[in-house]
Amino acid sequence: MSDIIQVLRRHGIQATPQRIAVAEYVLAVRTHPSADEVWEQVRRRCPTLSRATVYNTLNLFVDKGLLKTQVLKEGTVVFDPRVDAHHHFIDVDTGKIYDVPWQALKVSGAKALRGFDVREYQVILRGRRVGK
Amino acid sequence: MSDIIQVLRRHGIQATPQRIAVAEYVLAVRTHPSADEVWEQVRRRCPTLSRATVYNTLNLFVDKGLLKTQVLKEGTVVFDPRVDAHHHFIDVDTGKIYDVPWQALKVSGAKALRGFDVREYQVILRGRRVGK
DNA sequence: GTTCGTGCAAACGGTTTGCAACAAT
DNA sequence: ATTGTTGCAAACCGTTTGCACGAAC
Repeated sequence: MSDIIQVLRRHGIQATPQRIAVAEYVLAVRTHPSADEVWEQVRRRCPTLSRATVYNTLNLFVDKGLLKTQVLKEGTVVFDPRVDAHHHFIDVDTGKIYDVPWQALKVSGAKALRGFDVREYQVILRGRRVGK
Repeated sequence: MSDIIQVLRRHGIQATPQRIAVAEYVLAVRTHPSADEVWEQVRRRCPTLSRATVYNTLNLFVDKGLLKTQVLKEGTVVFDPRVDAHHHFIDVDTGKIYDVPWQALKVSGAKALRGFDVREYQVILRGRRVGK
């Protein structure tokens, strides 16, 4: 609980009840929620929470490096608590997004691209979840 | 000119002046325009063209396999006349999107991912254009 | 008492939709 | 006559913003 406060402070974010509630949710979740999904969920614990505060808070967290935004869905941005490099798999039926560990894939050729100074990259895979 | 009409027909699309104008633009362009950008450009030749028709037309083209949508920018979908597999490089300064040929990169490991039936994938690279 | 955070509502930008006029077949 | 296409305006949805209230230093 006060772990969260430490994390916020460490990122230069003043802790408030709303920010703590948002952080508790968004830092632990393994889905890749949109801002509205975060609002829907956190509101259940913190019913006074406004949409604007959620958007402001999430943007603040991104600015401070606590979260990253990912452009993986049409029409909305999703937030990802994993700020280190990794890939994403998108289920074409459900739209669900899954993390794929960085070491699971190897990309070669990026350094050899002429005219492009590649700073970062990720693989986006689409298909169907199978098995469990 | 009437090449375009043939292409449309071959994809099961009834040719109209508006659709021809949109197709002429969007099939030849090497940027990755949003619907509004298509409207801006095509309108100069065809000033009666409405926004709604552009959106309807582009969506029709996607349904019929003439174009693909790509989710590469926040807040908007872009249209890509190259419907075969390739990668994308995004300039972090300008936001410009560049095609990266499929053979320029090699991704290994996708088949070995357990629990994921990968149907397609692409690499999204970010960085800076250098040289020209 | 000034700074900062919150909540509301309005504004905004990209996209879709309902509908009436209008071709085309 | 029917079917399909266009254009306009309104609706929609995710997001941002202006502003007044309130809490914290």
